[in-house]
Amino acid sequence: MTNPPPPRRRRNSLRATIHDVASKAGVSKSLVSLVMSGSDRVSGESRAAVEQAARELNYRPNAMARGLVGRRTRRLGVLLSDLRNPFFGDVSSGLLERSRQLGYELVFTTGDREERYEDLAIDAMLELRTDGLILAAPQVDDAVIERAARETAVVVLNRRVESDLCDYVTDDDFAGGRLAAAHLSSLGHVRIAHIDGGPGAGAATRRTGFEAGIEELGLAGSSRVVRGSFTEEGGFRGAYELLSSGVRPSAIFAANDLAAIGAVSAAEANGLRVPRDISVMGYDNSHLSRLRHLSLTSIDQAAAELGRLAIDRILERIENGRTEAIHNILPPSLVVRGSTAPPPESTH
Amino acid sequence: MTNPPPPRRRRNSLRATIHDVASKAGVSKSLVSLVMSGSDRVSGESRAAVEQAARELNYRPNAMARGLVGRRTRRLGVLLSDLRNPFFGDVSSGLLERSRQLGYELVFTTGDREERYEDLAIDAMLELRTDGLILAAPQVDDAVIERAARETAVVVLNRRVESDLCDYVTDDDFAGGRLAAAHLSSLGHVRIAHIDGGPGAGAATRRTGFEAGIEELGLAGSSRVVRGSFTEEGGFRGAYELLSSGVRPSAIFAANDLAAIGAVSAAEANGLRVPRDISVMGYDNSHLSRLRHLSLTSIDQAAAELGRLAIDRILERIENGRTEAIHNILPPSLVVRGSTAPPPESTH
DNA sequence: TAGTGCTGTTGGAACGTTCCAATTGGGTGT
DNA sequence: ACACCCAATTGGAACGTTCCAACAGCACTA
Repeated sequence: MTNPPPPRRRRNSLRATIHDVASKAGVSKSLVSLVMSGSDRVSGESRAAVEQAARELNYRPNAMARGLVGRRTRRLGVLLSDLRNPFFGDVSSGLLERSRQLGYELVFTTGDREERYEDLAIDAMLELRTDGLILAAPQVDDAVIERAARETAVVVLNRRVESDLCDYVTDDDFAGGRLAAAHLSSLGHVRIAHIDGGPGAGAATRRTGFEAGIEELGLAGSSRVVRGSFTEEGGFRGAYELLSSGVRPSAIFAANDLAAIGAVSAAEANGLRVPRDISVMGYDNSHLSRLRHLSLTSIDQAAAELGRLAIDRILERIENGRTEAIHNILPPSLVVRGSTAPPPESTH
Repeated sequence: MTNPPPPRRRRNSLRATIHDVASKAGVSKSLVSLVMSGSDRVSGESRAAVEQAARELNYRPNAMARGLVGRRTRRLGVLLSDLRNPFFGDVSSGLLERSRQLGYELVFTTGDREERYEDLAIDAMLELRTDGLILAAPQVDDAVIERAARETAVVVLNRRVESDLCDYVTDDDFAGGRLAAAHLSSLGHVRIAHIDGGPGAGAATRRTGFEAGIEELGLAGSSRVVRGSFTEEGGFRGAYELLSSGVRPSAIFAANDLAAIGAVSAAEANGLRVPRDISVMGYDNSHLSRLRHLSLTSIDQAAAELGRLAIDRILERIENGRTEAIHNILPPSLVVRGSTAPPPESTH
């Protein structure tokens, strides 16, 4: 005769579970669950007993267990391409504000500006089963994004994606580029240069918009575009190239604020003062451009609003089951500060 | 006679589970689990069959289920106090680098610079049952941190905490403050001012170090400290106060780089040129200070190294079960750039 | 031939929740 | 006195994994 094996106790940790609370309060675990979820069909005494027991045991619900059985986690994953770029800080504010209003929780990751790490980060979030995924200016291929969009709700921020499985929310980079050209022209500049963002997301559109604006203004002959990047280094190099060439531009539009700062440095290294001798402007209206010492004219792309919209779009997918793609393209606006002025030889 | 109720199918989603893979591959779920975890006691054929089935079904393991049953999630939570401050981008690089080496995954949150949101963010991570929690310059009370440390491994970054339940890793703010005083003095400055970081983490220590250095140098009579904050605004106001007072300092040490930029702005607004008329230095050696246009002398606190150490400390707790508190205090170093120079009346 | 050990595989319990169907018990209406 | 209802409560199944003990073959050995 074999006696039954003793009940196996594995108890993952010393942390109190819903069962512990239940037995301490003298009720069933189901009732504890009801109290925890704030149900209104629980008697006052039961509620009080459960709450006290939970407090005494330091009970903390296990999100994994909850997420396993429930259909929703009310948690969204956010991939930020770069924790160093203040622009994403502004975007995150919008994301956080809106998600708090709507009772969702956000977890952030980053691929640290490297494509393979972004790929891994996306996988990790998919395994975590967040209700949706927000990708802020991701570097990965469209195919990777589309694969993710097949598994969960996906909204891409600050980049256009050729896929009808996900939404994107971005500013109108074309209009922004055009706006920059118009601003510099309106100050009287004729020789206007653009240092582009190279392979960065949105850079091509920004450049195309600039070129279109220049064309409309009839300045195509006197303007030019050089290659740069979304970094200070890119702006510095681009400006250096421009300033050491035969005909100097009197105004430079850089791909973003960081690059604009690089361009300012290059100008000063060439003995030029901004904006007296040369005008420089950036893009993003990040807090960098607002720093008084820099006071950079810039194009504002309403970072926080982009973030808020991204949350709205993803919740439509999650809660209302929308599946057709929506593309939100916000109009950018010009913010004039101290780094742009009429050209020195202006006859204003 | 009651017939048994039909088996209830709830199936949370249309996503393939380990069971689906198992039946498709014609093996048991246990074997699939073994293959997925890379066990070496699986035959080649079984492995191939499982891998193919998984691929065809687009199988992705559910991290919640895994985390529920397993003892470890190999996931760490990180609370960043501010997504806008580039310093935390540098810290994160160190965290990411080291955690990748050691096979841990990081999830970030932020309280968006507000104490109550930080509190909520900490709760959320605790519910997520990450193996540990890294708090980067948190604003919450020591008591909140200690409460968290009672539930999981906690390491605090860039702030000292009076608790023997958690570690902290920070730079030596006292030494940093002293270093700043010494640098400015060595250039010949006598009237040296400090704009402090107000209530910010580490600000008090930094100020005390500065004061001690000034004392040792015998400059206590000619130097002073004014109140500021870790923001550009704080630096601007502090510098304004200093510059509109009777005896102007010839050198200013601001609480961090952001505040230093504010101070530079204020100086320029007063018609002073940096560093010709007045020297200004910051703290953090963030990428802001490296921008050529600013070229700010700063105190480097090895942000990435702080991050790496934080990971090491927390893994000692998690994997080796260490419980006594360890405090890592890194020596800061001076980085001289273009914003500091001998005072105008110097006889050098 | 029977025992031993090894390799590969398996079913089932457990993790901590939520959700559902079922149950209890005290009114209420007739 | 009965059926009926409603509010409060409960046990158990399910979620998708991991882990453990057990087992089926097979090759050796004695």
